[in-house]
Formats: sequence, structure tokens, C-alpha cells
Amino acid sequence: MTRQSPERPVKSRATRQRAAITKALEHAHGFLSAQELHAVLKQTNERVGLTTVYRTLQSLAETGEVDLLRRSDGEAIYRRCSTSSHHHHLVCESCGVSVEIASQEIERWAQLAAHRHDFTPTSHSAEIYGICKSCAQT
Amino acid sequence: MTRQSPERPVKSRATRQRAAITKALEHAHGFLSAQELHAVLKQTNERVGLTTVYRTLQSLAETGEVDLLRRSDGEAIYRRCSTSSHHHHLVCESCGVSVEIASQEIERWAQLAAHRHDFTPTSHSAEIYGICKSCAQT
DNA sequence: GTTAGTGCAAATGATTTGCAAACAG
DNA sequence: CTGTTTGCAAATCATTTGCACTAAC
Repeated sequence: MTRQSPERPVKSRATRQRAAITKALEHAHGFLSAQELHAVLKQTNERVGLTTVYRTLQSLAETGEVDLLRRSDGEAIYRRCSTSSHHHHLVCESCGVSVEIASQEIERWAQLAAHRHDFTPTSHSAEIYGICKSCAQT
Repeated sequence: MTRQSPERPVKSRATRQRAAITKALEHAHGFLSAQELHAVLKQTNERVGLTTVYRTLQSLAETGEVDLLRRSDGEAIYRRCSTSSHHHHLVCESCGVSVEIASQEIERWAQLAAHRHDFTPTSHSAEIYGICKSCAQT
């Protein structure tokens, strides 16, 4: 899911845990839930509280530094975005890898569909699920 | 969200509570969470346990009789579908009304984008959020 | 020094599950 | 009858919050 959010001035302190979290996100392939990220940090011997993971991911998502989407069971999952611009995702259901995709088509479709029904469009979400090449081979 | 699901033969007994739930869904505009539906039933003096509401909505969603999607906070919300075919939704963020929309464009886009990245597409989700006409006027 | 950031423990809230009683076919 | 379905209470589980404490700037 990707919702457009205007750039907001944000003040955040450079703390060890914030660094650990962003670093872990860098190295992660695909999406991670707060719980999973916390587990990863534990394995890396980074001492970061679960609460902090939640709060940090939340703030990163607000500023648009990471993408927030939902697993089918509703659990929130996050991913570091390479681009700050609006985009959607293609996610492998098997290994979790994801690819960012931008498309004029979708944007246009959303605008049109909304107007066609007298709605003022505010945002939209769109993700594609599938099996990636390497997972398909095995 | 809408995931394509093949019709599956289902055996379900005709119980008072199941009837009450489907009936409530008929009359509802837009999406309802299990909790909300349960509240509605209480007001209507229909005696249905919360557990049953959860279990019934879950089974209705599996058979495709209702659509399951998620609020931004991850809560599951359900809606009776008028068509059994694959479609997406346009939801009013203010009053919750929703409109079902089908679009070849989206389907084509999903297929193309997946193939372009060597993915075998399995499903996709896409919803548009906005403000409906009547809410915009107030 | 101030103030934001941290983390533990406790609180919350949606959803699930165990299990015995009620009910449909 | 016999297998489902129900519903209560208890259990789960992700996420949030209160609060005292520590670290940034």
C-alpha cells in the first residue's frame, strides 16, 4: 500500500537504536513486521526494545522513509523505499521479496474511477502478489 | 481488497444467526467490521454471539459471498458483494459508503507488471479512497 | 539543563480457541 | 441420532500507553 503523504518537516534525534533499525531495514529483502525486525535486531545483538521498534517504524512510515503495508492477516509490515515518490508493490508470496513499481496507468485509473462516481480521490492502494522467478523454479 | 477465489462447494446449515448476519449485511451500506456488525445485531435485538459473527463472516469471506478488506489500522471489514466476479472498491473515507468497480485496466496492469519482473501473478488488491459527493457538500 | 527518545510492565483491543450445550438435517 | 453450530469464558497476539529514566543537543 502506498498513500501519498506531503513532505513534513521532521526533527528526530540520532540515536543508536534508530540507526540500528534503519540499518536492519537496509539489509532486509522484502517486508518485515515490527516483531520480525525486533527479532532480527536481537540476533544481531543490537539491544533495541520492542516498543522502540514500533515507535520508530511508525515515525519512519509517517515521514515516508519506509513503506507500510499489510499482510493478509492485517499485521503491519514495513519496507525501506528506494524512491520517495508514489509507487506500488509487487510481492512474492513465497519468499517475500518485493519490487517497487510506479505506473501512470494506476494513477489515472484511480482518478478516473473516483470522478466517475462523484468521489474526490484522496489516496489509493494497489499491490500485486505472485511468485517470483527463483521461487517458481524450486 | 479482492482476491480471486475459485468457487468451492460449501455445506452450511441454515441457522437463525447465520440468517441474521447475512440480513444485516444486506441492509448495511459500505463496510462493517465484525465488532460493528455484532453491535448492529444487538440493536436489532438479534441474539448472536460475537464469536459466531467472527466465524460466520470468516466463512462467508472464504466462499466469496462477502468481500473482506482492511481498514488502515488493519481491522478486518466486510461487505456483501453484489457480483461474484472479481472487482475492486471505491470507499468514502468519511461515511464509509463503497462502490464496487471492475476494470480491465487494472487486471491488465497487474498481469503486465508481474510478467515484466518475472513473477507469476496470483492475485492483487486495489482500492481507491476518497470523499463521496454527499460528504463533500457538508 | 531541556526535551526527545527509550524500555519495561501493564493496558488495550481485535481475533481465536476450548469445550459443553443447543440445534439442524 | 450424529455431526454442526453456537456462545461463553479464557487465551492469544499485535500494538499502544504510562511513567521513570537516559541520552541528544
